[in-house]
Amino acid sequence: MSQELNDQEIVRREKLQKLSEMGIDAYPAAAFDVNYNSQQILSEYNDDVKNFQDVSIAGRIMSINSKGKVTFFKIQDQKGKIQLFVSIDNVCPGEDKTFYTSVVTHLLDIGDFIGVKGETFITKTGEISIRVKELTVLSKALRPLPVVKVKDGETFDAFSDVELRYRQRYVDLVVNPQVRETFLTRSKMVQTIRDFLNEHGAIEVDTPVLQSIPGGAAARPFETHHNALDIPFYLRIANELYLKRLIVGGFDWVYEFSRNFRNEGIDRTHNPEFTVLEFYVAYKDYFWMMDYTEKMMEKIAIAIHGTTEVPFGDKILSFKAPFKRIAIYDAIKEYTGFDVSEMNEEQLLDVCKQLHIQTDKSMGKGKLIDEIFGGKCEGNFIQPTFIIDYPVELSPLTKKHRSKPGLVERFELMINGKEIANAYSELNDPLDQRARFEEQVKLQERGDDEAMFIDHDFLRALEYGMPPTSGIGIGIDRLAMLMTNQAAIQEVLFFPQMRPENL
RNA sequence: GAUUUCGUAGCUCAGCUGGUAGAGCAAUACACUUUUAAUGUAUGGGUCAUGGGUUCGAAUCCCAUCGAAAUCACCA
Repeated sequence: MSQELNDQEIVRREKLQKLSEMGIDAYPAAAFDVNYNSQQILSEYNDDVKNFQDVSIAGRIMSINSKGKVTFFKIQDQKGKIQLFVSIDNVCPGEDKTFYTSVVTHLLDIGDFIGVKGETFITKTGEISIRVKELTVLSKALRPLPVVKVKDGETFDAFSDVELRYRQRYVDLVVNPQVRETFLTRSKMVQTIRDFLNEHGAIEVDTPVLQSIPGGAAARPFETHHNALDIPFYLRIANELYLKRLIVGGFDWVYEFSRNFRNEGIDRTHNPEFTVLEFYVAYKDYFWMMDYTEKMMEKIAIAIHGTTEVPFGDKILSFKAPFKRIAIYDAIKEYTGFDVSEMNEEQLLDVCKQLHIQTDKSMGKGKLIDEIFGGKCEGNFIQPTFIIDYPVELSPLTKKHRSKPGLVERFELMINGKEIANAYSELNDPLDQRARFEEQVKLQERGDDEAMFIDHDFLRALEYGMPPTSGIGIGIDRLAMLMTNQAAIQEVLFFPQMRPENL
């Protein structure tokens, strides 16, 4: 960071110096006791009763409007903004008026934190305000805050540069209330999910982020190195295999909000680290999981929007259960006209060619079907839809379908044309699992750099016996985007990953 | 990783076909004891992302680099 200060930064440092010369500590250590927040006062003040006559409140100065011997401040606390009325005689009742003429009118800036004590009243123009009797400087801001003004719902001089907003999220949160709202909604969503799971007896657990064998998903991992052990570690791409080990260990229902890391491109729907809720329930199958998932989704929508109908862009997404269910082969048939259910690799390659889907040598049968679905079908499922019964080649951790040969008991939940969740009846046959891993090794040898590694300890766990289990992974960031009507994942992550800034 | 667009004062933006920069807000000073995008008067503030090049002269044209966004590719 350049050490050169601009005029406003210099002025603020000078003000800090003046405060100090007056014996005022701009960064006092003592606690400032607050008895109400802005929202309580604004919603509960009654001018007939004259309540809130002994208010102590603190916040950040968002605007200053000096009228001479009277100055209006708007301060912002966690709940909103409230106006302060500071008059020279109220704040300096004696002969000495210097506190008002120096501190109040010259040394305070937008961005500073202050605490005040006073009484609530209504100004001539009808705004509930606090008549300040005592004002304490709590923290001096040395950088100017962007000043966003709003009149009649129209915003002026919005702090809107996305690069600045993401890099300096703290500023974004201070001046853009809608950004704060988005993150509060995300938090509420996570809380709703956690409550829902806890109510049903699920146990929240933590599993390793540093793994020597990255498993549970098809993705390129980040690699790191442990110095003392002198071995490579990978940042987890999924926590699936660990949660299943816990099912083996006798926990019947476990969940984890898992921060996953994948070494892939960054765009408006991808961040290198992202959050997936995974949970596994013993003695259940994927039908049960579909029922449970749609109930959970319905609950989230209602908790946030008060209804199952959720606005997203120019669409309305209906989270009213039950959701539509369609087999992947039927979906492909519907949107491409091809029945790929009986096709071999060669025939699938031909279909891809006809549909102008790019292929390469590393792609096996499962991958080709996935490409066709991803390229031609996925985007059509706007309303929440379960795509079910995937080909076995695509799903190395999934139990074979009870009645449909070549398929597995798996579903993906599609919303707004994107995959939001992925779930299955978990494969618990250790011999079958070993064979599936070996298939993955063959794919690796063909050049598929996302094929899974064999996790021998996981196989050992399965050999001790895992009850029939259903598990799911739900993309929390993507779900948050849907619930907050945001088109970019960066808008639902406090600190989205960016190239380092040259400071 | 590819293509396109963008980067001008603390913030939001003007700056047409090249003639060394403007506005609003913010800041500074003064006035004003109920303002509300407060107002009025005056003032200061920018190596125009960075480095090269073309030119008598570059914010403007060309090249490279750095950052961002959109569309692809990869994926959740």
